[in-house]
Amino acid sequence: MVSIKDIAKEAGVSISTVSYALNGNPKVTAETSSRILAIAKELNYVPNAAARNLKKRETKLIGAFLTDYFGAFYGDLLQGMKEVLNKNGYDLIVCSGTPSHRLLPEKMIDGAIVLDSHFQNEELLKYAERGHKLVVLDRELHHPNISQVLLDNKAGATLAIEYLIENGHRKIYVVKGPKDSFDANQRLQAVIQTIERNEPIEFIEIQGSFIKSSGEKAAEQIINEYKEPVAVFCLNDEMAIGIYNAVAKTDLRIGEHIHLIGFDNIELTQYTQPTLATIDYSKHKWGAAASDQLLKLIAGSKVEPERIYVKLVPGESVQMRQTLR
Amino acid sequence: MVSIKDIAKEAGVSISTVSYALNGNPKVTAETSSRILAIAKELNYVPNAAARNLKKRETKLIGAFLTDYFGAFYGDLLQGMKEVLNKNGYDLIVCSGTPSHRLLPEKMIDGAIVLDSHFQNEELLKYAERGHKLVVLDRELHHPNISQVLLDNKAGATLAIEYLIENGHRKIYVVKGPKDSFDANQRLQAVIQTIERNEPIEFIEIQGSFIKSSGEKAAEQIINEYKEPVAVFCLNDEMAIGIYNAVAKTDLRIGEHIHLIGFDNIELTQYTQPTLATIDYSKHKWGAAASDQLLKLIAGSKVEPERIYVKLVPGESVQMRQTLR
DNA sequence: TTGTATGCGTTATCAA
DNA sequence: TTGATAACGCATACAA
Repeated sequence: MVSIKDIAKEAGVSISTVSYALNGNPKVTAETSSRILAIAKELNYVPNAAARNLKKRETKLIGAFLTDYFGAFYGDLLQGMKEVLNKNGYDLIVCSGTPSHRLLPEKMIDGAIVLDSHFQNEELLKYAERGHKLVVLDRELHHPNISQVLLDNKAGATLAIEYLIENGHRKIYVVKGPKDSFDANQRLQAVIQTIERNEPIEFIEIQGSFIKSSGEKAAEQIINEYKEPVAVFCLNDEMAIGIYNAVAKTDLRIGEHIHLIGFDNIELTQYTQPTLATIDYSKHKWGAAASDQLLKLIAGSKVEPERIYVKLVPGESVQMRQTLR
Repeated sequence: MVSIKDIAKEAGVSISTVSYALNGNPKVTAETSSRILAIAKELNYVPNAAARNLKKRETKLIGAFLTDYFGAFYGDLLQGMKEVLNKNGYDLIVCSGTPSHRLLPEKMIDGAIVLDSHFQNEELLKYAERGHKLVVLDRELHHPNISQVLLDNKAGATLAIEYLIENGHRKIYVVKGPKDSFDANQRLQAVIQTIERNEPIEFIEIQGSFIKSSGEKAAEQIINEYKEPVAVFCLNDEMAIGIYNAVAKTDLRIGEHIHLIGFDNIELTQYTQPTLATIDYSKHKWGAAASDQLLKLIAGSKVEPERIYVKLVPGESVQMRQTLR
């Protein structure tokens, strides 16, 4: 592998002169510099990252830690992160799974954006305590080295429930998310509050886990108990898709017997029949904001936790309740 | 940041002893070793990757280079890669975009798996020439440091066309992929061969680009020219989804007037009405095979290029042609 | 303007 | 069994 030493030898100068020339330091003559640059190009010189990282104590790499690689969900989010990072001379690398956590303490990355429920709070706090910079998207964590960009879950859930109520629904199921999910808990809290403000409403909770199959399971219960048109709020779209699948096998119909709303506005919802009502937010902005916060944290500037706003996307899956039938 | 030097001082031994203990070298007493290990744990010691990488000339990191982060397509593929890599002590990092290419020549990763049409052949060959190990999934490239795991595109395209023909179709549109796409070209070649073997067939090519909107555009032409039931082979599923969208706005119906088959079996196809016929293959196996090849390449073993087999998934989108109507 | 020398944190060779 | 020391490739303070 060709190093600055080789270039120095070839150019008949010292390695420091080469280093200066390569880094555009004005101390070296334009003449010498261009000669060195020419030789570097000719020899296909590429600086060794390990050596540079060791010396400069930074890698210009940011890690995004995800629960898994599935879900079209991540496309916009990661794209948003990447654009902001690239614009600032950083590169994004996407990781998943516990083994990859090592990249942070080993200083292979300058900071991390976390959206991974498998990543424990204690572990994150430990890293923050050692000086690593973090932005979390799926929890609230208070530490000078941690910032967060959170969805406005409560606003979203409130919008969803109010939409159902406005459409005349008075019997509402909520299909919940994993018990340890911050987003799920926030959404549920807002649901309960909104329900209470609008009594009397018949309200039934069903445990779910944010995956499609748990939506199918919830649907079974709803179908079994079916007597009259009901409304269902799935705390994410994926479970709502599960409801579609299960209901399609019965005589009941979404938007007629079962009125359904989800959360996330994933791409898939555009293809369901009838279209799914859901809560939307800009995943691209979310990613961009996360990168922004992290960069500020690394630069040592003061950062204020940010919030990503949401809006209701009406859909054919929710219709006005026919009170007389 | 705590280094082996700090541990050495604390333990009253030399740094080399610490290094040996940390790396489980049996030259050091079990007693000293456990004392050192205890101190290391107490000080929260984590080895610095940059230093280790510099010395060992390897990072135990593999990069996957993708065109973008979109498409549920990648979930299984990356999962397959990761499983094999983790099992062998490597970590996977996922990258996208030109700036991230630097990771390879700068030796921040030990090898790369490429599925990115924006990555030029010349660039890849240049890296291979400098000794970097590569596995490509979207092209054929001959170099001792490059291996490939390719889809059996020709078999898939042949299956698709034969399926249409078996169902009585004699007028067939093909919506093509980007001109520089290896997969698209392979598929098209097989299409033409199969058509020729089954003359007479009316065969019309429409340029596409593997994205949904190009499918919509192709649909416009097909709809405009519509006189009698026709068959359409979209060289990937995403464009087929575009066809669904466009046709939904007309009086024509998929599976009746327009018989449609795609390629890739992406998750979305399970949700279309009627279900889309397509060509399936294991993305998980594809990723696993890619990792496998790369690891072998790094280990210096001989590798044989591999092929991922495909199969037909029948769907309601293709029905027997009603000859009399 | 260029060169010399040092150190970043490891690993590994050679002595002790 | 342990320690002193060189080396990995680069950046930079200081000397010339």
